[in-house]
Amino acid sequence: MSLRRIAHLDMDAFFASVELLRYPQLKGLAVVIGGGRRKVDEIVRERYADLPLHEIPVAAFPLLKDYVGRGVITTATYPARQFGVGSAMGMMKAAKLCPHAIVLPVDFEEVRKYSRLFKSTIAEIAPLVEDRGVDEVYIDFTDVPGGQREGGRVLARLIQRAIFEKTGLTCSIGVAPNKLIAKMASEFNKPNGISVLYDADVQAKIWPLPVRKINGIGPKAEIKLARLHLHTIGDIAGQEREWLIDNFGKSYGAWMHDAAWGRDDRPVVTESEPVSMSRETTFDRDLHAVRDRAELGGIFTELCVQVAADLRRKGYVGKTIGIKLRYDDFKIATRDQTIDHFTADAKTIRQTAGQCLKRVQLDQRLRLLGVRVGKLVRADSPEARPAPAGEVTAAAAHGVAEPAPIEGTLDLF
DNA sequence: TCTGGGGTCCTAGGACCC
DNA sequence: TCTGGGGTCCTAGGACCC
Repeated sequence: MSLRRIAHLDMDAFFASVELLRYPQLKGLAVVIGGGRRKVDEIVRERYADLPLHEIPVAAFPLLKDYVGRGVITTATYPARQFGVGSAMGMMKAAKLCPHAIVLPVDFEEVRKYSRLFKSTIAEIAPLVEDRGVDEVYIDFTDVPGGQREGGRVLARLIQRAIFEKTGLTCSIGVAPNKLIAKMASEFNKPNGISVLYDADVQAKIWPLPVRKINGIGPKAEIKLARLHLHTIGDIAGQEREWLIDNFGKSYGAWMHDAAWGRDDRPVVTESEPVSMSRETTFDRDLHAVRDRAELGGIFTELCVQVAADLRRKGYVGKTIGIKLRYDDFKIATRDQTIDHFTADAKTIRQTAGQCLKRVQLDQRLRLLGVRVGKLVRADSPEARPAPAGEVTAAAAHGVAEPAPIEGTLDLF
């Protein structure tokens, strides 16, 4: 009988490591990836057009202290992390902590290229791979030949080596009885490490960890747990299930109890269909609906065109169209409307999203605007056929009044 | 000079159907 | 006249993840 063995594989400082392949002269230095859309390094590359990329002098690269604009860090190299700089940190805050770090923009094309490459390398060795974003996957080792040897360590080592040979990139792997523990285990030996855990290790290796290490406990839950004097995973495990349910709700409370005890039977899912696609953008400066009407209108249309192009390229149509606003105080408003047929048409999206815009307050400065299309189906599926003429709208079919514009809004578009 | 962009899932109320 | 329960869809917001 085979033991369930699930691996979580996490590429080490992925976005930064991909850049270091191009600029190996930056190895060992504090480098952060992130920030604005300006291709900072293109300027550098132009200036040294006569040199191969790996010979561009280190001193030529832009520094974090000279960075202007909005944005967050996507990835920091390990030397940069020593200064306290990390993912999702604002660029300005990072510049204070580590002013002399080199800053490079994200090159999504390059990142996606290496993402495909490392994932296909894994799939050749172990076919059951679940995508968890560009730089992470779960792998079911259970029935892979050799997947049980040393609890999965042998196979993990094989995969690590194959990825390094194909890409020059390192990763960290945790192998455990389930996804939940594997995810935590992959952090134990970073970078380029392997960690193998069994059910019996939960008490010694998992319980001492802070609650936040559980994938699914975020900042809000952490605060609430702290107020209840629960700080470690073991603290949660020590509570009665019913008590957790009373405090966190039937579903979340029960899940939390299971998670703290290392129980998780979610399968590794190799295929999934997208639920929604969206495009959003944070402006260089906060915009006002009246004063910046033209600029806002242009951005809005562009977002609709981009979402429509994404849908077509990937072969999907959707019927719920929505907008997202972030105000200058970071408050978020969303509105959406379900139409009577599936679409990937930019004009339809733009028109429906425009209706949504009429239903939000626009007297406050905006920081971000987004457009989303949900309720997706494949463009070639039977449901995707256009609705016959004269078909009632979904809203009308359900007797819901078409949402009316509210007082005090501007008919912007 | 805080705080990007692309997602998923859950909750909760109202409307409506059977 | 009074009174149901289960189920689905729509919408808005929020937590969380990479």
